[in-house]
Amino acid sequence: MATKVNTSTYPQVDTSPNFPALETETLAFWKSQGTFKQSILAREGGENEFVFYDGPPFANGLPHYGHLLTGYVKDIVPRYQTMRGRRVERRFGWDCHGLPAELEAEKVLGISGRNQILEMGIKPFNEACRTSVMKYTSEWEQYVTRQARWVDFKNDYKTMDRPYTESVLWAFKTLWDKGLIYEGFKVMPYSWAMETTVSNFETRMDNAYRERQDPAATVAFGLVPKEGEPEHVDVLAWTTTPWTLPSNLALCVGADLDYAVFEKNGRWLVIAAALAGKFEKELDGADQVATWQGSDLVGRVYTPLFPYFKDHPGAFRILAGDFVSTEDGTGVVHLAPGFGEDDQRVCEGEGIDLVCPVDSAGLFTFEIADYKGMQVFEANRPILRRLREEGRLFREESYVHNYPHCWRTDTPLIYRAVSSWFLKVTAIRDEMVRLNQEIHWIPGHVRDGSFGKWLEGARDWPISRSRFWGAPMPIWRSDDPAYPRIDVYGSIQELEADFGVKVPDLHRPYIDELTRPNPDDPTGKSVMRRIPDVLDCWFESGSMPFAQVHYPFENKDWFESHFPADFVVEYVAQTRGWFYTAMVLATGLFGKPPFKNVICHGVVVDEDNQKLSKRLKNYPDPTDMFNEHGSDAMRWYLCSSPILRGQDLSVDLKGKGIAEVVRLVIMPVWNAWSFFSMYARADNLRADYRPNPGPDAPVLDRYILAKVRDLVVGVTKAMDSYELNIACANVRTFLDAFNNWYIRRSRGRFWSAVTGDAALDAEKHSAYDTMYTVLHVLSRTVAPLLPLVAEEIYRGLVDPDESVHLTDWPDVNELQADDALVREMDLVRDVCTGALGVRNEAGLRVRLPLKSLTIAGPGAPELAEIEGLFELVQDEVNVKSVSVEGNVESLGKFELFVNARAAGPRLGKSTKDVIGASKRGEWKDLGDGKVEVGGFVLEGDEVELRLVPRDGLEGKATLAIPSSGVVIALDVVTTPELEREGVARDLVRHIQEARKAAGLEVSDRIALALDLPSDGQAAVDDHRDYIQGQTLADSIAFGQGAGGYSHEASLLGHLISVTVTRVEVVNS
RNA sequence: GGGCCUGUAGCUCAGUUGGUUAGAGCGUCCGCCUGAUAAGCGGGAGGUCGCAGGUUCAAAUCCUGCCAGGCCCA
Repeated sequence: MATKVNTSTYPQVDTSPNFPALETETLAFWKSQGTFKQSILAREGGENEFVFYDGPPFANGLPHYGHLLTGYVKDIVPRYQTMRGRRVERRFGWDCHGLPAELEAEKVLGISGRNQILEMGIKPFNEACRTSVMKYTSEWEQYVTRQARWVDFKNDYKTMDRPYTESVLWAFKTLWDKGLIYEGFKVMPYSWAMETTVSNFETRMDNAYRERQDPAATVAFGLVPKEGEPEHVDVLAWTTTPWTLPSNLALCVGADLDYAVFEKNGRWLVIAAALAGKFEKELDGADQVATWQGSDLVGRVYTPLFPYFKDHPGAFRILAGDFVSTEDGTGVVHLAPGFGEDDQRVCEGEGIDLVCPVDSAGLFTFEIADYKGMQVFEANRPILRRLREEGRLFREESYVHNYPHCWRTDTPLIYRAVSSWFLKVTAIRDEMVRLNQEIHWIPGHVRDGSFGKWLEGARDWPISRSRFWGAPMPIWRSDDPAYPRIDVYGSIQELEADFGVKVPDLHRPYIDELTRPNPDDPTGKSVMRRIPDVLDCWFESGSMPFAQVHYPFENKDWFESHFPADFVVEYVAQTRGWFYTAMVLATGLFGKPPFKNVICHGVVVDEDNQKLSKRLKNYPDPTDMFNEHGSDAMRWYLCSSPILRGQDLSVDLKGKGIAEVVRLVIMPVWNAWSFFSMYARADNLRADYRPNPGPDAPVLDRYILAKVRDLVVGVTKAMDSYELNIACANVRTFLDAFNNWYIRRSRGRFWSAVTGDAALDAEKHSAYDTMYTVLHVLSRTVAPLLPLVAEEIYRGLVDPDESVHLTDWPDVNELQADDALVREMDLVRDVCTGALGVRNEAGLRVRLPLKSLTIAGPGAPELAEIEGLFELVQDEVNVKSVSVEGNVESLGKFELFVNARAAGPRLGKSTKDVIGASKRGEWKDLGDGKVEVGGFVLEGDEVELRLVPRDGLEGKATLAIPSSGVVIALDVVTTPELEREGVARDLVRHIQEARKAAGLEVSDRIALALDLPSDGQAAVDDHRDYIQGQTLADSIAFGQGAGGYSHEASLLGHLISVTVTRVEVVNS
């Protein structure tokens, strides 16, 4: 890598900056430089492109944490891939059509319901929709920009754009030509008040399910008796929708269920055995005469309750259905295939056509002559009265249940067969299941779990909506059934050719104005008219991969060579939404999965795991979080959490988790940079990028460079497998080694003065170069995860005009791997941790030097071979000498540890005994690596000898470090010399404190006066040079000083006073 | 009713070819260190691994059932 010429030193860095303010400065820098655009243009396209699809949000409100989280992931992966050298285009998309837009328009226009829309006219209504869907776009752009997400808003796509819709029409026509579109008559939730079917979206709206009291009737259906049966054999069926009884066409039983047959007054009554107990009163005095299996009932014929459909082909039989339960009712379900999904499915399987004698307003039609024109719920009573009179009503009660309501009109929905257009998903289901195996899902279980299962059970998809604001169904049909004809259009050109006019707008009502004479009608009277429905908006969002580029009318080659996408991310519920519809369309149109890698993240909830709610304000305002802690903190908080693996993440009301990120992640990174900058400025130097300084470099430098290489390897692996939270964890681990070991142990080299001694100065320069190199690599490695902080550091470090996001991902080959050194150094860190623990336990403060530390263990001598390690331990633990001992007998002894995993299978039941014997020390070393224990000879990896400290070592404090296989022994015997040295260090500490309290500059020279007890004075006498050198004291006097700044402290149990007086340096 | 996920320290979570003494961060308490200083280091306390069975020499881990929570489908 080319290094900039060192013409100036580094900027002054605020040690505890206002990160949000820094962030907005960086955002402004990006804007002024066009950095985002540069980052795309700097990479080659074509084969090298990394394709990312931005699932279009529906902007009917401000973005919340879920959107922000998705946005962060949508930013991190492309930034990473860009640094890896790929070209990553990012276009923002807007989902524009559908019911939420219509609702908003109604609100704005002050109207309500279908009739008022038609009264006002579709044209002004759709205009209002068009305006309303763009209402929040500028707010969205502000949020997305503030979260440092790079995405192209200028070149965005909208699902309502004409080219987008044309591609959607192409998709529809292509599926039509493949025979995958059909018109069907299916039972769906239906609002008779709004006269429309109700989509999934609407039935799931809050409060859609509400308590309702309905009459529940147990009705006796009279079977046609067989030989040996009485004249009246009645099967009892239960329903909470008596109004569907006139349309009854069959009964349904569970084939495996048991049905009890009771006799009462010569009449037989059939009911599920498990439920007979609920009819004690009605069955009083009845005797059970038989038990039938459901399968015995299947196929039997019964007399219709009502005459309206008595000649219906195939009807009035008992069928078997797997959905029949014995939870409530009678175990016999009455089937009205026009008014129930299960009913329709079962009847269809038996070749019974449905009947639907209820019109669009929920009124009975002429077919039900007796109740014609009556609203179905109103008809419940008269129907029940009639059944009672005819003796068919076995029991009548009222039933309170949760029932879906039309959220607009508050009226109960009905299930009703309506005409709708379907995409025949069942025909491509197996292919989808197969293609799904090619997709890499995060978390992995989604593939064969919720998504895979959903695909296996996929049903045909109703894609038409009798609404106003959406892509038109491109179907024109003859208005005279005598001359049937259907035309389907897949492009604007085809429309213009057939209708002879320009088609500037594909929306209603303009599209509805396209009519022409039916070419198949010789009389010339019938007209081709568009069916008035619009497409389900999910069909449109699922078309996003090709529709955003106006395929196949434009970008044909690009799309065909860049599909499927490399990566998408949305929240987990999109397995039922966009992931699914994209899958259906990709399979149906192209026989490919729509994407290769997909993250489905979880949901952000509040402290009590409740949904975030604007009304309840149970979450911190994202804008406040941006202003208080910054976007990078929020980014890290969200993306380092298990929410990326589909779990929920609860965010506390005060945003403590986000604040914590600043302290635990961002500050450490920043501290490293500000430390570097502070000393480099003091030394007035610039460092060089030296990723591989060679074997003669100081050991700490080689260690941290090898360590940062390991970091890059780890983060690369995690990012390549889309495990962002693991990448974050890698960074955390590295920061500990960097800040709390490397920098802390290297401080001396930074503050040492330039001596003129070549070796010492080289060490100092090596520290700077290493620090610079690590920060250089680190800022690039965290650039996707902390893009704003990384940018600020990189620009300060390298060049204020250069963006870290335009650099290449760190090259691991450039950095020297040194596994042995990393291992040994990590052992040394363990030793220091252990030794400090031992000191703590022994009550020996660190400032008190101790004589020696011994490290004993089989691997210990290797430590001695690496130069410089012992000095690190001496400094860190404050001991005079460090030694190693390969032979551990002096300090430790071995305990036998049975490797149960290896020996268990061979020893079987004796494993426990053998382990017990080993723990009691009942084992014998047979040599050659063989050991006898508990009557068995173990060898090889079946046993392991573990080092523990020996007891009763005079004057030593010992500790085993199992992870490293060593024992350490600290010499805890102090001497008067050591005590005096410790006191001298204590004094230095107090003097430094006094200097700081006096407000002196670190370079100011002082005169010292110390008021001390006699042993304190002895310490000063012994270590006068050391104290003066450390504290820049020109002189030390005993006693209370006159003038200057006095500072009181406690030393050796006495109150002492330290007086510092600044000494003017006379320039010679 | 069915499917998927989750249940481990006060909190957030690691911990899969089953292996002896279950880990981390945060919080808390104690101690230390400090020319990065509104930082840093060490230690202590804190756990019936949701519950109950089973398999096994051995279960947080595998199996079964149950309980609780979340999501989805009926």
